[in-house]
Amino acid sequence: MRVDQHLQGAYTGHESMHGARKVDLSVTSNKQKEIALAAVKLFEQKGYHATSVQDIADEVGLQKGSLYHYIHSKEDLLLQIAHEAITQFNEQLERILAEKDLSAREKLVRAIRNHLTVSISNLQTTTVLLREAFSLGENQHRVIQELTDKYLDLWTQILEEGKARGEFRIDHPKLAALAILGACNWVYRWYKTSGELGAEEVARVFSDIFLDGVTAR
Amino acid sequence: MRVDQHLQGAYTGHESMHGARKVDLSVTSNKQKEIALAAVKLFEQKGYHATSVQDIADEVGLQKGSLYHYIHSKEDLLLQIAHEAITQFNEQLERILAEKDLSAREKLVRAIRNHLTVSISNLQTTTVLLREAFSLGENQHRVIQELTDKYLDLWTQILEEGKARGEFRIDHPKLAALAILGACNWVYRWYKTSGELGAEEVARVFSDIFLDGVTAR
Amino acid sequence: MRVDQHLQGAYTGHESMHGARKVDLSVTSNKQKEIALAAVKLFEQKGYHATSVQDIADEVGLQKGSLYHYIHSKEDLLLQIAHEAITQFNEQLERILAEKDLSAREKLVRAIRNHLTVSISNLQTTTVLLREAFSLGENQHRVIQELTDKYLDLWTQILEEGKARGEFRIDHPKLAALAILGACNWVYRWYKTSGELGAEEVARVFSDIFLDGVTAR
Amino acid sequence: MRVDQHLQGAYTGHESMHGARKVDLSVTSNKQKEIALAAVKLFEQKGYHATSVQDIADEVGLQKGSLYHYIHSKEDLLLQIAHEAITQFNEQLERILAEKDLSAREKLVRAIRNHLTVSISNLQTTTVLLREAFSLGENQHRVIQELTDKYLDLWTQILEEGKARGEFRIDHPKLAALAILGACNWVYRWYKTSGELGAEEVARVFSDIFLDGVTAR
DNA sequence: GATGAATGAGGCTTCATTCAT
DNA sequence: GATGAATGAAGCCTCATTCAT
Repeated sequence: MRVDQHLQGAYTGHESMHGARKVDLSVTSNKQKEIALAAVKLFEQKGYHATSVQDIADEVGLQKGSLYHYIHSKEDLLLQIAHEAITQFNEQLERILAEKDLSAREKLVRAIRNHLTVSISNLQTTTVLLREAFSLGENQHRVIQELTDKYLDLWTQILEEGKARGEFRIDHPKLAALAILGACNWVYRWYKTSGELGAEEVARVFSDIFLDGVTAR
Repeated sequence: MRVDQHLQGAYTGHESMHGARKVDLSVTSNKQKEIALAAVKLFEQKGYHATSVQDIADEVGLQKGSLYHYIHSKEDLLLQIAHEAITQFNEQLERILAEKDLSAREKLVRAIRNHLTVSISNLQTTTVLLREAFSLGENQHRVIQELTDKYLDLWTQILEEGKARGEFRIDHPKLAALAILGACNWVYRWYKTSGELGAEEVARVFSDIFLDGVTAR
Repeated sequence: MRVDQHLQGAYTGHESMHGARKVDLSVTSNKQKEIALAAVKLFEQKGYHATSVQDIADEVGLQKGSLYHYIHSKEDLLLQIAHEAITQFNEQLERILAEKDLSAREKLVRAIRNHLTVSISNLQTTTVLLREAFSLGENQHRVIQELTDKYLDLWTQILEEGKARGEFRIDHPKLAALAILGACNWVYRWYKTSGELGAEEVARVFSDIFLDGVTAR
Repeated sequence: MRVDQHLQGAYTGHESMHGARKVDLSVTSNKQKEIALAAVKLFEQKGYHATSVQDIADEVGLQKGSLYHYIHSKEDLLLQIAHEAITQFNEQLERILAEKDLSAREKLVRAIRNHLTVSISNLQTTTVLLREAFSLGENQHRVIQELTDKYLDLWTQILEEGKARGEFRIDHPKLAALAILGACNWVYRWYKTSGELGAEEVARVFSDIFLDGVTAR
């Protein structure tokens, strides 16, 4: 799904912005990627609002005006970044959900591991998604919100499945999903890449807690 | 603790800014409270950056210039709000930790319940604290960060205590604290006041999950 | 009638832009008048597009940003100017039409004289109205267009009246109105204030031509 | 007459711009014509300033950069259009003036008919000439202005001739010319192609008015 | 002839803050 | 205490034009 299907008249950023006669192959030019990366870096470091278009231009070694060959607007840039990030989360989780012969428990473990792995290996992007998407205008924000809601739904499905199969003993699957997802999403707030903790380790600890709780037996 | 003890030369906002003859009694005038409330409301609704000083002035029925009789700067206003919010969390949790004759398990339950109660009954303020504090300049942000770090420490203490007493079976008390606190902090992202779920209910579900996990036995 | 009644959310420029709690007395502050005059002068000399907000600010000795205490936007400034201009034309012509005991012939003569007098004594404003209004955005332009259409209607009424009374021998009152009004509107294109020709003289010549034609008898 | 005879060093647009080996035969390539047509259409619809070079490129299916193989500058394009338009008016009127054995009255009738016919059948071009030429820079504008002045002279000659021959009873031939030409030039402001009124009809009505006036006898 | 990347100047507007009244 | 005029810096974006490929 392309971002602009949700938007009125926004450029896609996936096709050449000038002429727009080329077929959309979701080809993102190198320069576009470079710009997106620069933006991610800066948005993560300084925040969306504190990052000026000039900053981004400087980072990629272009004139401010030249940036606009590749982006539609600063806001659109943020949208692209957030969209790609949440999409990756969604796609991966869908893949896990689609697997047959997997217990709900196992799905949950994998969901946690997957989320943390993706989250931590793309920490900057995840940070931008979770911290800056709110800076989007209403319409653009809605796009991300919907995808984010869907992500929650997928988690909820796992918990409902576990409940239905008798694997999980929970009253509110959705609330449980919110607890787990909340804990996972919070990671961008404290995880430092430099740290000694790997995503795998965090995932193991989180899984243990969410599956069996903290209580000694 | 006063905010400005962490800052170099910032006005406090707690003492009369003009004349400075009054003793600092942390007296906040009605107007100041009114302004802070307006700011909380607007910061929560539109975000800190999207809220102009004019917006705040309009909300309290003052002219932009008149606001500056009561606040030092827009940023300071945000700092006050965030500071007060995190301080409340800290104070309450300290009170819980200080209670004698309470099992770690019970302390954890209370900590969760307390956090969710405060969080949900001051949803706007909590949102501003958790979502907008990042917009503070470096120095001001550090103030909040330190208090926030301290809050995490308090949670960690509970978990360490539980581990030491053999109540909790955990390898990484801090990581456990981060999981639990993350889940709790995430609440501002999805909780709707209008909803049918009370803070108590959420607290119960969360406690169950964190204490005993999701697995059926 | 106030301009903004036709517009969605445009500031009026007639009331204080800040606070907007004052009653609208169509009070235009001196500064606002000064700015409007400067804009008229510059728009007439260089054209709307070639005039920058900076130019206007320079002309009134204000900083660019300070202008925005008095105007809503550059376009709004143009709208105000054009609106006031066409309104004056309309009001005067309505007054002429309303007079009893006046032959159509006499009304036409007065309409011509009035138009030329107003036009020539406010040559800059008239020029802006007739030459630059097209630079307005669609919505704003429509406002002016409607008033302009109304002005044509008033002229047409005179000619229809003359026809009905047997004073005028014309098949297409509206076409006649367009001819006469066109000739009168064209004046801003060639009239030079410095010239020796007074508005009265031009009016006399025009009246003669339109009433009796050019043919010798 | 070539446009650039009036300009210092401007490219003509009539000769091949690259290589300049070709003789100037006022050869306008198909592409150039296509571009000019696109420009006329857009300038008429949106105005010169609101039309970007990109718009024109889009209209002809070229890249922005490629346009510059055919035009010297956006402004030059406008100049060409306006120049061609006013030249046509001039040439036709000169032809009428040159006819022997024609009364002044008949010349005037033909001048009016000719102007309206040309004007209405090239309504877009005429609109651009009369509405947008002012957007030209000083030097370029002067070129058009001179041709325009000349056009007025031609009209004036008709009226002077009529006066000299006793056909017309007018004091100010030039003023009369301005009245008549003004009315005729105004046509682009109200004429709608879709309308039921043909140029011939308008011409008849206008001629009647200017020759015999509006008064019933 | 065509492309499209790149330029760089300039445009309009917003806004937190100050200060004289 | 209150006002509102003024500031000035900064921000995002547009666009005509050039030029290497």
